[in-house]
Amino acid sequence: MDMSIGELSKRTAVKVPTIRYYEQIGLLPEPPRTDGQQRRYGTAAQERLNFIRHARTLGFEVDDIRELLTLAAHPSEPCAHADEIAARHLAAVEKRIEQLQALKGELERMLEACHGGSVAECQVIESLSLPVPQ
Amino acid sequence: MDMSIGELSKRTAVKVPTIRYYEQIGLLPEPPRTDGQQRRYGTAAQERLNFIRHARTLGFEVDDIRELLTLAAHPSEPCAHADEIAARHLAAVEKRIEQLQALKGELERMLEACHGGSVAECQVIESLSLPVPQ
DNA sequence: ATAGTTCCTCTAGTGACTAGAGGTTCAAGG
DNA sequence: CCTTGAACCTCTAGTCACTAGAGGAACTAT
Repeated sequence: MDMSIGELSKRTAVKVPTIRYYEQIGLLPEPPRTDGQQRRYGTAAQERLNFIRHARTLGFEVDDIRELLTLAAHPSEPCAHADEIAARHLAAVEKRIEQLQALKGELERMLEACHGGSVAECQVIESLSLPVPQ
Repeated sequence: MDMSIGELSKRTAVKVPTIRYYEQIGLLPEPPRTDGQQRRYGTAAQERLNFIRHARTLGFEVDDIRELLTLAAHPSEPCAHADEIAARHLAAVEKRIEQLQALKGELERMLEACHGGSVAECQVIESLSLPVPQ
């Protein structure tokens, strides 16, 4: 049950300094310590850190995660709020995908037009020299 | 021909502090000044800044841009290097799109399963509680 | 001449970590 | 019990690409 920070790091794939950082910003509670001031964690901390790590992987910001964790701690409340955070995030992700696809198209056009000539005819540099369409 | 930094900012849609920042990190050369130490820009600076802005919009990092600008300054060299920078960037963009699409799927599944119940049954929070698959 | 906008430099802050210095504690083997 | 070496501790500073704010000077229009 009692884990060192290194053990917790291995089990959650969150780096040791990042765990300490999460504690510092209040995402993780301060754990008990040994007599020599080393941190010791239980399974609750492991679960909480998994939650955080998963949410970060999905691109949720730390402030969102803070809110989601608060919600998770009140299981009888309605979940509309958690829903809304996720929906907001989904919209942001969809928008980002669109942007990236437009960008991908532009990069592909740039590369197609560029077949080992000299910089003078290089479409990559040519394209970038145009002002950004607003 | 002589523009103030504010005028340059309007024409390129790059904010004034950002222009000064680009100068500081060496992306833009130091422009001539008035007697009162205010910056004055010509069309060459405007074109260079358009290039930078366009490349940033496409997600190129400042170091890539620095390299592309150096390449652009040597028009008789072969453009294979510019090509390679763009190709590398395209690959990164494609990978990012894939990741985001997987994420989008996960968010949609989360939201589908969550119809205004209480937090106890909330799939959003439920899903996040699982460890991240490696 | 004056008013108001724009400009100047400088420092510090953002988010989410990451790196390093310099020192302490723990667990295992002898 | 003692030693060794890995893992731990705190603290500060750095990353990227800006952004914000303070306090003051210069420019432009009337």
